[in-house]
Amino acid sequence: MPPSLHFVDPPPTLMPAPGFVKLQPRTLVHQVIDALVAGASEGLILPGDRIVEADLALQLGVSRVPVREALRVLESQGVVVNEPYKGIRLTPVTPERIDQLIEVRVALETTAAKHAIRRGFNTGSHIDSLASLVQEMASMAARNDVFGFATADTNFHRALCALAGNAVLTDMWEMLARQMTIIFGLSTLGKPMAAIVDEHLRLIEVFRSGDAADMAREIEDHIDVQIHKVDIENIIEQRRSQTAKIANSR
Amino acid sequence: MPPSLHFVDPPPTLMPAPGFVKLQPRTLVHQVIDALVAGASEGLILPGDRIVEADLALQLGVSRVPVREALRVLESQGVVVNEPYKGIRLTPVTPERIDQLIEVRVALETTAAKHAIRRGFNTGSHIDSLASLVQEMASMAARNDVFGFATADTNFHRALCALAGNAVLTDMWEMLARQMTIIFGLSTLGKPMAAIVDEHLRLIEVFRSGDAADMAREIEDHIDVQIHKVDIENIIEQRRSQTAKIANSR
DNA sequence: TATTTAATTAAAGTATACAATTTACACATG
DNA sequence: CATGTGTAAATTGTATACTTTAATTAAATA
Repeated sequence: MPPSLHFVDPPPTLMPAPGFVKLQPRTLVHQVIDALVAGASEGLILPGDRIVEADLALQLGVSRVPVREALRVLESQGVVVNEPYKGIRLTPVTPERIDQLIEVRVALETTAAKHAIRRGFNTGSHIDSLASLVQEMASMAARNDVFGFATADTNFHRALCALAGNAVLTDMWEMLARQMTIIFGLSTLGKPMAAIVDEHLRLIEVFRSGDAADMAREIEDHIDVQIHKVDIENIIEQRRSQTAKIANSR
Repeated sequence: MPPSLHFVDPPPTLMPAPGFVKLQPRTLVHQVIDALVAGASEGLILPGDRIVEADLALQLGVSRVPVREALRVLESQGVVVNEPYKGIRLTPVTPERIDQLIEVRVALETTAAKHAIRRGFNTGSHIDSLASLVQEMASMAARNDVFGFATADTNFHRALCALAGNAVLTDMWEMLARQMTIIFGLSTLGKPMAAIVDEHLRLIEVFRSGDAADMAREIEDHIDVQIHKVDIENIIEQRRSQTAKIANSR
């Protein structure tokens, strides 16, 4: 069957919660959001591609309303761009934009680390949980699971941010993470996974040492290196010609 | 007449554009957003207050759809909080949250300033335009216009951010600014306006000098001082009892 | 009386229907 | 042939109607 957009976790049909988790009603809007970023990171929709509400609604089997609301949310988060009455398209990804994303993300993570250190959260169990996340990365690397690796990497940095205990910061970080997930999904990694694992281990060490300035430098180098060198536009162009079959081009 | 929510700029009726400005269709969603944050910063809606879609739609004279979409955007920006099927309320403002907002905003502005300096934008006309914005603040202070002063202050910092030329950063800054506008609108200033003007002048000087580290310190002190001391919860409580007439309480 | 269960109400979530705007293309006009 | 103008199609923006969920109140049972 041809690849198409789909709901990621639970299909539209309800299902009883197993066990005793949070159990917060997941509205269609959220599901649409997830489906869209998932589809985007799978390259099903490419940066710059037009997104037609009605089509998307049809593909997902819902009405236009939740789709619209999802798109509005994604717009305010920078994932898509909208011109009134003209249409919505996946935000074009340029090297400049990647630089900008990285710059802000570094700023946020640095601030987070600094604050975490100030709270004394760079010790004991906190370090351990970070280390275990790196372990997860390593095991993904071992089985050569690129997607799993990327996910683990994201989880590591998310955990680092969480240590700051700043909800505003983490929310903003999530926005950036979403956009970078899309980019990561398209690009191949610029470095071998083993090297990235090592970098993370070093990152933890510096974090434990508690020198905020060092930490800032380390984060900057670390994130910077990962995708900076990738010629994203080339990749997108390739992908576009590959999947030119369905091609809802511009 | 009793105060109520209203569209800020043009009423729902269209009107021909004077001159030859942008002429970008302002959809109802944006108008609703503006009306809401305006109303919130005027204290018409207080942090923690419930917001009922239908009521709001009625007050603004539009249908529920644009209101919903506006609320979704504001939710994703942290201005309101939503629990599915339960309702939306203006995000409660606690001292902790203010601290968090400040922390992130400082991080962003510091990064912006650093980058602006790296671009060599801390000279000549750029400095001049910043200075003129401080001038604007001074004139507002002279006529004791608190709201105008706050607006001018926001414009100054917005301009500073813009010098970095990082769209991602400015977008995020705008989110924070919106939330802080609401808080500023409720609280009285912690310092006399003249003193704040002086601080901005000093800020410009440090910026011109081009020392990024100094700049970071300066920004931190500057923003920190402004509202840190204000007992926001007290103020909200006062306001609430004042306007307990209409009181759509929790 | 206290507690549980059913029924009512209010409000959010969703779907459908209609209006406004843009774009593309054909056609006329110089 | 170039240029402008008008009409039709597609798509977004908005309004109305319906469904589902949550909360409140009333009734019933112990």
